Amino acid sequence: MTSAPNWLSDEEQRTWRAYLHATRLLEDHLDRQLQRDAGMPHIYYGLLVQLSQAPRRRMRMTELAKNSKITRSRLSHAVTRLEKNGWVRREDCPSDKRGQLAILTDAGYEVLERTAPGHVAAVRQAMFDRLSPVQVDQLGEIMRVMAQGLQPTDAKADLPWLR
Amino acid sequence: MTSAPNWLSDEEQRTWRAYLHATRLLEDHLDRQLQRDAGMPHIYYGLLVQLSQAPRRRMRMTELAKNSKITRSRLSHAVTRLEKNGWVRREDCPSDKRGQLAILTDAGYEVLERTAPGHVAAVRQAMFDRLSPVQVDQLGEIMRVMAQGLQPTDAKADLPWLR
DNA sequence: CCGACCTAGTTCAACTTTCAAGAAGTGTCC
DNA sequence: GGACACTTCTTGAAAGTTGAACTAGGTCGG
Repeated sequence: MTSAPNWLSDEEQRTWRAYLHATRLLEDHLDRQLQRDAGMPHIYYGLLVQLSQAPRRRMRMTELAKNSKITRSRLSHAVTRLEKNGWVRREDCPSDKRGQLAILTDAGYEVLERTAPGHVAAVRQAMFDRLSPVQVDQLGEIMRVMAQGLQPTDAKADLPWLR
Repeated sequence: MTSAPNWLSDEEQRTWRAYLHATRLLEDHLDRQLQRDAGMPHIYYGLLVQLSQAPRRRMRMTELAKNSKITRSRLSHAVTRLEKNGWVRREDCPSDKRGQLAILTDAGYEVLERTAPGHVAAVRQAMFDRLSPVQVDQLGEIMRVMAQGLQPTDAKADLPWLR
């Protein structure tokens, strides 16, 4: 950061621009699709999906936040809203009195059943139908590399000499 | 959409999940980086970059919105905010009285000069430093395909029989 | 068991985004 | 030139997000 700026090459700029455009367009597209068909934004829908796949359709708030890559604050607001819709309810965690469980209700499950096919179709149409199987593999690998590099690492784990 | 749901395969699900995680983590990361170093979210920063590259550092609102893949409404609010910061100003378009030009001010240009190196470094660190040159090519091609499929097409252009 | 420190979750205020509605200008067709 | 449709941009209210502050409960060393 103290050295001369290491600008992006033209090729890199093109890629970066394409990345920004594609990701923005896709997220907007899915947000609108789900707002229209399921009455919630994409990220809220993702929370219901997570819960539907968890044992007993319930999860600790912090775990749900981590899996969904959002802050606890954001999750807290989101669950409040989903609770008002009757799709999720909260329950005290029996083993840790600080904890809360977010639980998918039957109504929430039904929303998923009803809207999942349309959502999958939208995802397919935007991504998997347009890419070759090889490209899908490449994309998966690339995204895994990037996600790994961005994982909020535990500072202590990285800096053992501070312990 | 009337046929049986065409679920994602396990491989596709893994890819989709990785995509969601990586894109979310990166956008959050850049938002925080720019909020801290430049005092604005990533998308606002992108607007300044666009303007800085336009002839005479100015652009019609609609064009800027299109290039940035955001709605005109969102842009309008954003420019209002950037105007309050003194980084952008508005001017009437001489050739079309409905039009407005968004113009990058000197102060806006200086913010870019000051913060661009750090931002590029963050982008590099998250993406280009972690991917092989081949992967960068692959990513670029994949993102171009996706963006093209999501481009909001002019309905009339697609449905000439309606004219 | 006590104090210091950590973690879980919520809340508040400030900010951003969305959607629908509206003001104002342009283009076209007759 | 006037009706009509369309484009440009803004606005206002509702919804969502952020970051910091806060409450409450857990943990660990002495």
